[in-house]
Amino acid sequence: MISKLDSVLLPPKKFIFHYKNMRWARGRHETYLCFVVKRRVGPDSMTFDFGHLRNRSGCHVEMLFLRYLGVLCPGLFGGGAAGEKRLSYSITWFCSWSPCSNCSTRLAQLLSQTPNLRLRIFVSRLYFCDMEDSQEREGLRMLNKAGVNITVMSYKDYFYCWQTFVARRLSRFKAWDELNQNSVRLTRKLHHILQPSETEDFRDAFKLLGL
DNA sequence: ATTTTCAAT
Repeated sequence: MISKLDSVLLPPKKFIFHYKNMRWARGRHETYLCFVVKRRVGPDSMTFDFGHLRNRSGCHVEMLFLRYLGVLCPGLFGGGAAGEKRLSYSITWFCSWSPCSNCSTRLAQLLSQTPNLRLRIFVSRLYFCDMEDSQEREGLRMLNKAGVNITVMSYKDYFYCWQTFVARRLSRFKAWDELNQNSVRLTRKLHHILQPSETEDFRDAFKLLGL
């Protein structure tokens, strides 16, 4: 089964290299996605599967994940029989880069058509989000509006990933220099991206005031 | 001060 094949644990060095949230992440020409799938039954949810994926040439890792969605979440789209009740799932994933605009669009579309699926995304770094008017920023806003909780990874998230997805043996997660500063900086940046309307409001207010 | 980015060679 695909999900089992790919649930092999990540080598520690690979995890650190790709998830390091440094300002200039030179040479990270790959993206990793660590995921946990939970089945929701009433108020309870149970871990159903977990693992990680890496992008393949020509296929961003998010789209690769969508290919496996049906396998990872049996019954998500119903069992085939008409009127059969669809099962509910919650997916949390931790991505080394935030999604590009195309992936965000596709994900938002899927989620709007699949109300029995919840998605929570943690990202280590923001992908092409420097320009105020970048498509990637717009994509993140779309995802947010589609109900996806997007969060910049902090120490506790790296710690959790290390415990869950990494072949760590007995070694404890060791934070790199400036992990916290970078996380705080990126969190602020993400907040700014997701709340542009406030800036617009300010602009309108300034305009009204003749400033 | 400046540096990167799900590559392209």
